[in-house]
Amino acid sequence: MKSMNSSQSGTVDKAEAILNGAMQEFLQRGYAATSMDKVAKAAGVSKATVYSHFQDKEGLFVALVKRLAQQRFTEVLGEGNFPSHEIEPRIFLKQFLTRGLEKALQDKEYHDFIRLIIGESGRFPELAQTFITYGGKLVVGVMTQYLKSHPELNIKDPEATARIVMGAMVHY
Amino acid sequence: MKSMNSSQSGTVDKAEAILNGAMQEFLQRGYAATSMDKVAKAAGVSKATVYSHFQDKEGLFVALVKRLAQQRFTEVLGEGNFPSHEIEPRIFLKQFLTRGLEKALQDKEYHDFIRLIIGESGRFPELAQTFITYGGKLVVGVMTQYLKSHPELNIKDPEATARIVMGAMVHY
DNA sequence: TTTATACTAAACCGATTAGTTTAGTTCCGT
DNA sequence: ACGGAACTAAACTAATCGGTTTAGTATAAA
Repeated sequence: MKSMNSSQSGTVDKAEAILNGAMQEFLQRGYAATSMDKVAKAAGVSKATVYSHFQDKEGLFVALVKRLAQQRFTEVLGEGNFPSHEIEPRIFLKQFLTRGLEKALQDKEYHDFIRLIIGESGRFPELAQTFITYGGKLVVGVMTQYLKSHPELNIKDPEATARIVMGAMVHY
Repeated sequence: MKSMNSSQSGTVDKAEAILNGAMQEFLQRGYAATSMDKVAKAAGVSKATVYSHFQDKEGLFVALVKRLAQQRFTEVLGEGNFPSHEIEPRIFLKQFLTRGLEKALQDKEYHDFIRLIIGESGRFPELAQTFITYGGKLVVGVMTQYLKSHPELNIKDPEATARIVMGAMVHY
């Protein structure tokens, strides 16, 4: 009845459910204030099952953040998800920035995710590190490529320009 | 022997000591992961004394963050702490940005403070709010004023320019 | 000397925590 | 029909939590 899964009943679904429940709780309360009992309840799963899928609280947290980061980036930067290089600069910029700002301003889950990553970056430095280098490089890269492919804009240092634009957005 | 205090032995010093101990612990571990026993120990004070000076954990935390924010801002923006309006733009900008970046990059305690504020901004929104509006307005204001007082730079929207420069710095 | 204030160490409270264990159930392929 | 894997609810452990209380000490003004 649950359909389309390789293994038995729902071993993959359970792991998914746990991650979803953990997401809800961690994003709302932060790492230290989230209890494993609440995660289990939010996932609709017994606590023992949580510990059969993830070694401990830290392991669950790391797995969750990595999955979230990946989701976010493929969501924002999936193919065709940003404007084509062929369109006019004025329109490209407007679309690029509008989409980014919409994400940043309206998506509460994204807010909570950023807050979580920054807040726990002291205790989980490698998570923040990969998030920044991975995500930052991608966005700056897309914009740098666009600026380079439009020499008529007469921009001397495309990467620096891309970083300045991105910085203004992030700060806003 | 402890000198120059209005009241008896050390009632003010104790409150100071508690705030300092709390600063150490909260900045290192975050709000939820910091225990009041550790705060007391770090302050070299009994737990009962902590609770005689601050109503509860939340009250201590709010008092601490407010004190820290005030310290930081007067430290950075105290009179004569930023370059004069009279000096040449190239030098003004360089000094202004260099000082800001030095703070942001080298001062670990400042790092931890920002991290704490962002991380707990979900549970203590008014703290983050005052921090942003208060601090952001000040810095943008200083720079906007400078740009306005130098019409030879031919900057059409000084505040927007100030925000862009500041954004690039913060993001960096 | 008395009295009030600030403090201390330590015990205590009820609640909650991460993580384990136990005993039993459901469902699968064989 | 059988064995095994995934799962469940619930009890359990040892530790920690925020906060209070208790009993007692040091100080300084009266």
